[in-house]
Amino acid sequence: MKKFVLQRGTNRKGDADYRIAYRDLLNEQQYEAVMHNYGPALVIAGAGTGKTRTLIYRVARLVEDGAAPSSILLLTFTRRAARDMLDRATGVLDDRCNQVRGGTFHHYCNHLLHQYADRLGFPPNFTLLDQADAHDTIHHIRASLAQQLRGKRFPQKQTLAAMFSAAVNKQLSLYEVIASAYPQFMQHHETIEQLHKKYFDYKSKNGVMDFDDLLINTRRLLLQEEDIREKVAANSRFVMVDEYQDTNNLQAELASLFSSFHRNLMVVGDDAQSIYAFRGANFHNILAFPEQYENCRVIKLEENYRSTQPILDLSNTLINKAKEKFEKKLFTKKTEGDLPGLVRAPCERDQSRFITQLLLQLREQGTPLSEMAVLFRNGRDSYDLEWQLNKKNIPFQKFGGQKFAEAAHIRDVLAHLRIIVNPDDNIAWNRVLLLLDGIGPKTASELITWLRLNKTRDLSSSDIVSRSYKKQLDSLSTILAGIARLLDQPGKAVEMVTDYYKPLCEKRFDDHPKRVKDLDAFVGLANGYVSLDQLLQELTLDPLDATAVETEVYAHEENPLVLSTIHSAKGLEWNTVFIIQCLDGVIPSGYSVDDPVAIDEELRLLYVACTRAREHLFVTYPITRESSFGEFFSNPSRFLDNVSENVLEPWVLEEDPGQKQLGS
DNA sequence: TCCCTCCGTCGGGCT
DNA sequence: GACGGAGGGA
Repeated sequence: MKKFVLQRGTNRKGDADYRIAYRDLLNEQQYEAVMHNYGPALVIAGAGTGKTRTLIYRVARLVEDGAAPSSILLLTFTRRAARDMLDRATGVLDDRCNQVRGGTFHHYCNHLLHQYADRLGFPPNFTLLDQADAHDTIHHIRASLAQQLRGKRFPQKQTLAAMFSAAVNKQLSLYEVIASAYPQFMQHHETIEQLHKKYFDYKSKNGVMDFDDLLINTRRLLLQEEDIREKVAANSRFVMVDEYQDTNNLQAELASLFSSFHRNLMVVGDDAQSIYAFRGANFHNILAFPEQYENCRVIKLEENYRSTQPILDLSNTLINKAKEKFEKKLFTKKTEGDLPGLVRAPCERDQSRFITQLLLQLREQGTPLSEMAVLFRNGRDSYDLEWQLNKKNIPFQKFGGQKFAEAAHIRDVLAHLRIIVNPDDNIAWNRVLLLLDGIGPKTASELITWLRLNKTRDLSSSDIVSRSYKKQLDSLSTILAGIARLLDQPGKAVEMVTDYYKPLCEKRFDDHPKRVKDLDAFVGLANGYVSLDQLLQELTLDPLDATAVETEVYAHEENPLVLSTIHSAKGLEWNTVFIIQCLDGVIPSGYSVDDPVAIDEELRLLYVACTRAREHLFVTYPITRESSFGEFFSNPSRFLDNVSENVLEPWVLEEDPGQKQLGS
């Protein structure tokens, strides 16, 4: 095979020749990883061991050694992570680092597919279905089988979508997925497979792809079109994959294809932090990496620079409870520190009150709000706290849970934009038409058929004109024609749609004042994109967190507190961390209690949460919960059983006359 | 044909 | 709390 060398020769520079003093800034293992040049490498990096730092400095070092920034591909778990890393690399070196290509697998695949879609028989303007779009599409197809299904218990659209996705991401046949994870639907497996086929056909016929298609279609493209594979892979001299423990087999295969020309693939991750098995990740993959890649160099980072020893003691204690053992024991030089606290509250309301009080107290003592985070298992676990924070006027930003583009009113607006970019998007048409008075599923479907036959998007000339809704169709057509002229001015296009949509929104929702505010925020946000097409793609691949939008628009003078699902908190850290709703049935989730493998994943999730904290960590739970039946007693997470008081110190909440106060 | 309401069932984490 | 199916009135 042809050998490639760095422009300045095979021997890298001496330490003194670099602008950055790598030797002084990094420990020995980090330095080894940063200086690694060719061939496969695996960096096992425990929580807080400077993994991100290592990646940033490796990017900078490669650039310093003359590698073209655009020949470096950095695959991360979120867009945010890629941006942060490249910004920091720019900070330590210079602007060249900003030209490094970075993003998620989905992002990079989307980019490639838009270039070569024709080779797979897709239009270059194919649109992306986010999860909810995929659900709508499946629902639509499911309805066409309604006759056959009458009176039978058949999986819902989300369940069907989950099955299809599992088949792709775990690389199993649909039959295997149903048999192993959904045995209750085995009687329907033929119908489900039939539906899956229809879904597949719908997507190729209408020029749309869902998230999973981005991955499989890219693999298909690269395997089947040799010239493209060679071109794409030759473009990526250095490929790095962050959070490798959470990539699934399909993504691992893609990483291998992307690096198939130069074979310089470095993957970084921590098997103890694998929390995406539900998306097909398997932490054994990271451990098997050296077997798959001959002459793989393995580097281990074990010194933790983030947390105090007491926080690591708790984290180590927890991860040791895993059925499957991890050969990891984090250590730190920060031996001093408070014990993590275990706070038992009489009810959820009191839990929220406690957190609010303690936050305010810590802020008073000098910890900024943005250096504190509240973490939880499910998006809804923070509702009570959010309510309390609003009452006390404490600014916060929530990650995870509902996204901006998932709200019904935003989806309505997006549907109008989607039909402009891709007029074949029937699901978007359907949504747009159903908003009109007097139009239901039946009429909408007739109108869409008519549009298809006449190859137009102008409904004003439709022959179904005598009906009472003719006037509405005319104004819809006017709006659509207007947007079509604003392809490069997404702000204006969105404004045009929202002006048209506001009256519909007011009729449709009781809580329209809040929603109209969102619509205005959307206009401002859309201004930041160069085209409608780009706006739609970015919003799908990198959905904005609902409260992030508010914060951006009404920028507070104070940086907000962070509320986050544990999944979304991955890779981040704060001075003070609260883990709330630490209850059995929440973490571990009630769905996983029968499966030891799933329980282990829940345990790793708690481990990830604990290791986010630098100095203060509080684990809290209420002893009663409310449900639709009334109040009932709840138990703390089983993971907290038998954890010594020398590791996790119990706190008692005491009621003072008048106000609740913290006891000790 | 559409639109509203009632009721039983199910429910998650993310790109 | 959201969805899906069923039943009624407009």
